[in-house]
Amino acid sequence: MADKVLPRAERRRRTEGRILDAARSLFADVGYERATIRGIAKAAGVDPALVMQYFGSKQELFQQAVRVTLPSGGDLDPDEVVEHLLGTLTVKMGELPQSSLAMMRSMLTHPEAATSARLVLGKQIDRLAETLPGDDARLRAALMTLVMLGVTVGHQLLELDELRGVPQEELARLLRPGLRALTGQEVS
Amino acid sequence: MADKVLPRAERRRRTEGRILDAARSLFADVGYERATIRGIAKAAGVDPALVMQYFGSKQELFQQAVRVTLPSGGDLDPDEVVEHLLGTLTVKMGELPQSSLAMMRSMLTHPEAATSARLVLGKQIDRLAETLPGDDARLRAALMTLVMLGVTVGHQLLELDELRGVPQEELARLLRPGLRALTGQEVS
DNA sequence: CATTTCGCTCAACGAGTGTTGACTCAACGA
DNA sequence: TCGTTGAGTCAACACTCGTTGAGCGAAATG
Repeated sequence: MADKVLPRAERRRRTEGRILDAARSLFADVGYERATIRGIAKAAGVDPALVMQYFGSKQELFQQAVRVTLPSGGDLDPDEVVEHLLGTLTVKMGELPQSSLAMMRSMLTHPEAATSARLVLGKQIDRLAETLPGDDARLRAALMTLVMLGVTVGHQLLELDELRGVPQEELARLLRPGLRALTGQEVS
Repeated sequence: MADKVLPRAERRRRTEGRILDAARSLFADVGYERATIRGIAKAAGVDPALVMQYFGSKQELFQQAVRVTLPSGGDLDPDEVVEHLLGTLTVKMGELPQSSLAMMRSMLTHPEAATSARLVLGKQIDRLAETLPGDDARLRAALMTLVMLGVTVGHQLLELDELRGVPQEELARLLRPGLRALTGQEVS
């Protein structure tokens, strides 16, 4: 088979990556509590002790697994910001950020995940609020963020039948008016 | 003290109620996995074994604790339905349905809570869809439900700073246009 | 009063968890 | 070639969890 004799550094990098991938996958599927070190190790084809040796504790493994780098998304006007938000629905559907799913899956039951979620959502809200007019911009930005959160939770985590297989454009079309209303601009 | 000598039936009813209250409170606060039988028993001032004896298993205790009776809410027109939805924000803020919070807290990580949540949300969606026009009424009803879910999660469970202490009327005012847009009626 | 019922506690079991230390053996550097 | 490093394994510890069965003592019943 393709079991080349890899140099030590490379070998370590790869197994560490396999463990992180397995961790993300399990954390995203069943949440922090139900995802066991043993399960993650088995999914990565590795001994449970190795996971501890590499990451120190389940807690730190989780932190590394959900470490998220939210894109910068420069200065936009409110309408562009809405489109940017709606665009994330596509990304989320593409399964790309499994680390985000892992964080969201655990944010209601795992304190550290909750802290992490508040931080990420807070940054998102900050970014939105910057571009919105009015003195309640932060509140409206928070509501926009929570609207997207609710739809994502229902779609990706609860997997409601009503949203199964609905194309992203249709979701965007239906949600756009509500989000625009929250931008607080005059209707043109 | 007020330790009257109560008849056996009454005594049983009360301790069973205390256990259920403690269970709801703990399930709502920390979710299914982190809420332990021992913890619930201690909060109810009772031996852990008694909890098992009364409810059979942790699973059944959870089911009884989150058994929810969603109000009927007769036939309304779309605008009234939106107001009814927005009105639930007040109820939720009043801490009334701790059983709902318990269910929501665990719905992402506990399979049975997820099933229960899908059922409750499904019924909510059905009720909404009945009053909405158009052939994608169910999809729009689902989105309305998820908007409310997102706001409630952010407000009650994640306790985002941005929503702390915001009066219900303001939330309703900001969310109303978006929900009305999802009713699919012509703008009057 | 005698007997049964039953609310309730006590002590323990067995399974699963995160975590640890000693160990194996192949890759590395001199 | 030889000693050292480090990736990876094995077996076990300490703990917590849900769950159980035996038992106590007061209320119910006759």
